[in-house]
Amino acid sequence: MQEVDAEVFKALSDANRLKILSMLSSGEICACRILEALDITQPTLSHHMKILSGCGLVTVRKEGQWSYYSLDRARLDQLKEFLGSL
Amino acid sequence: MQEVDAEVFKALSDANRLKILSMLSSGEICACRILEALDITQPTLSHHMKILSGCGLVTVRKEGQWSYYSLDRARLDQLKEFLGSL
DNA sequence: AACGTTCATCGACACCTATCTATATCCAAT
DNA sequence: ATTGGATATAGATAGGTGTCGATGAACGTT
Repeated sequence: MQEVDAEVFKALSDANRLKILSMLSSGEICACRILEALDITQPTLSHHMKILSGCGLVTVRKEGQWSYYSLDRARLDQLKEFLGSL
Repeated sequence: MQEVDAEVFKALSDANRLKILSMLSSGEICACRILEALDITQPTLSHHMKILSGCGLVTVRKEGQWSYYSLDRARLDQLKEFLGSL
């Protein structure tokens, strides 16, 4: 229960990942666009996206050689609900 | 900006600290009560409380030899606002 | 088939974290 | 003053995390 929420909060506990989520809040974005904006290397971005999608905060859509990421609003609502319960 | 939020989310990214916050949601509690409920040692609890108060999520009220902790709702609202902006 | 681009994985490294035991500090009561 | 209980601090340790460079895999174009 709290372990699950803790995992999602851990995903949110990095400034770069928060920036990524902030970008995704405007809608679906290609990974390459995120990479341009973030001053990290491509493997590091890949690592962050794995964490974000691993806890269900974002979803991936593969199209050819590109990966398009988008927010999972339902997962976000779960978090808001948890905070609201405090 | 995102660095500040990241720090608070990091504070939330531990199951024991989430349990503590959950207990505090019912109102002010003495540290010794939290200790009874958590299956960790007293120094570890002290460590967690330092993190939670360090990022402004909880406040302390010292009374004699006891420490009473309570939630800072304003800080929580800040977080909800951030999640809402996504 | 060969090349270039996008993304993922591997291995390494410095740093951080949760936890413990041991000890110190502070306060109240004897 | 001394004892006892509550909390904080110090030091140690095992495991986790963000980052990188190097490399691999998949895809489209020439």
